[in-house]
Amino acid sequence: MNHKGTSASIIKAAEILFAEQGFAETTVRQITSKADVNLAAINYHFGSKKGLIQAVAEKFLTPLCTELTSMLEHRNLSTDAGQVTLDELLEILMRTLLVVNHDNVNALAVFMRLLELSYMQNQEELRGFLISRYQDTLQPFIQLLRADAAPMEDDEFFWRLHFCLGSITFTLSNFQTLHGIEKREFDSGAEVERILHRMIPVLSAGLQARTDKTYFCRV
Amino acid sequence: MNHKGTSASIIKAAEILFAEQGFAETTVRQITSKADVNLAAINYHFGSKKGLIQAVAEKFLTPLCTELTSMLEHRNLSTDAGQVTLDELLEILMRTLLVVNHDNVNALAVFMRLLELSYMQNQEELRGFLISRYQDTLQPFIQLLRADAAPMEDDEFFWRLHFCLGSITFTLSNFQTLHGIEKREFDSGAEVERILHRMIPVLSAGLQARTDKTYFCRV
DNA sequence: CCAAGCTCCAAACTAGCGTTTAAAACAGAT
DNA sequence: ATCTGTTTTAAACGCTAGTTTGGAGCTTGG
Repeated sequence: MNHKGTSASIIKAAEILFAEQGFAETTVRQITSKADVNLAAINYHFGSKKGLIQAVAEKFLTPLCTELTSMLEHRNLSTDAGQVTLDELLEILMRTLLVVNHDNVNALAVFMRLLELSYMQNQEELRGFLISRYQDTLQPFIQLLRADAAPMEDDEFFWRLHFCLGSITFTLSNFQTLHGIEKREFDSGAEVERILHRMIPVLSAGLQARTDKTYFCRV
Repeated sequence: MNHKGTSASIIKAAEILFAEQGFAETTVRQITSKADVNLAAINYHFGSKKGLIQAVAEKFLTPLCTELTSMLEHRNLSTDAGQVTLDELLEILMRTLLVVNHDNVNALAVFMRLLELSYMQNQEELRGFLISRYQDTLQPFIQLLRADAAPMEDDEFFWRLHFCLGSITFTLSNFQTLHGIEKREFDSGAEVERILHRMIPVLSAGLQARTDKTYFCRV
C-alpha cells in the first residue's frame, strides 16, 4: 500500500502547485517539498518533470473525455429528445467540467492551463497530443454547437469557438485571482459552479449573435 | 544617431520574442542574439531584464491609453451624439487596439501577454501598476459598457467583463498559432483587423444576454 | 536467514539563467 | 593629440533549475 504513497502525494502536491502557478513556474523542489518527499522522487517515479506533468494531465483527460460522451449519450437517449438547444449543450459542457472538478478542486485549473499551454507556439507536440486524444470526442459536440449557433461561414465559427474557449480558459485559469479581486472570503469550491453557470447565457448569446458583414472603416 | 541604435534594436527584438514566446520564456541571450548586440547590453541600457520588459510595456501603454481617451472624446463631441450603442463602444475599443497595432504588429500580443500575466497569482505588483495606470482611463469606458449591457448585478457584470477580457486576451495572445491553424498563408497584419471585427457582435451579444436566475441542478 | 529487488535519501552534477566586471574601443571637446 | 565620459566587449560569477548517482534502508521469496 505504501507502493503508491510517494507517487500519490507527489501528484497531489503537483496538482495544487500547477493549478496555482502553472507548469513552468512550479519547480520540482517546490513539489517535493510540499509532498514531503525526497527531491529525487519525481525523477525516480515519473522519469522527469515532464513525465509528472503528463501523469497529472492524463489523470484528468480520461475522466473528462468519458464524462462528456456519457452526458451527450444520456441526453440523446432521453425520451423528450427534441432538437437539443444551445443552452442545453453548454450546460452539459459546464456540468462535465464540474464533475471533473468535483473529485479534485484543482483539476479544472490544471486542465485549463494545459489548454492555454497547448495554444502557445513551440508546443505543437502537446497540441498534437491533445487533438489526437480529444477530437473524436469533441467533434460531435462541436457540430451540435454549430447546428444551434447562428448560420455562419467555417472561419467565423472557428473564431467564435475560440472566443468561447478564451472566456473559459481565462476565467478558470485565473479563477483564484479573480475570485480574490471580487470577494474577500474564500468558498471557492461552490463559487466555481456559479461562474460556470454565469457563462452559459453569455456564450450562448455570443454563438447565436448575428454575423456582421459590414466592415468598420480603417483609421 | 547611434546613441539609441543599440537600445532600439534590443527593444525591437524583445517585442518580437516577447510576443511570440512570452516574457518568462524569452531569455536575454535570445534577445541580444537576435538584436545582434552584446549580451551585457540589456543590463547596461535597461538595468535588468525586468527593466527591459517595463520599457517595452510602457512603449505601448501610453499610446493605448491616450488613444482610447481621444476616441471616446471624439465620439462624445460628435453632433449626432445620441446614447452610444454597445457595438459602437466595442468598435471604439477594437479601433484603439488596432491603432496601437498599426505602428508595431507585435504590440497587441505583447500587451495581451502583459494583461494575462497581471492576472496570475504572485503578480500583485504588476496588477497594481496596471490598475493605477489604467483605471482612470478605463473606468468611464467600462461604465458606458455597463449602461448599454443588460441590467444586472455588480458581480454578474464583473464576471461578464472578464469573460470578454478572456476572449480578447486569449485570441490575441495566441493569434499567431490560431491563424496558423486556420490558414496556411501568412498575411497576419490584415487578419488581425478582421478578427477584432468578428469579436464585436459576439461580445456585444454576450454582454446584452439575459441574466439567467435559474440554477442548473447539481450532479 | 539472507540474498534480491524496490524504494528512499543526501549529495553532487550539468546546464542555463540573469547579472557583473574590467578592460578595450569609441566619441567629442579642449 | 589628449583627456573624459560613454559605449561595447569577452569573460566570469552566482544562482537556481532539473537531473543523476551510489549507497543505505526496507520488504520479500527462496
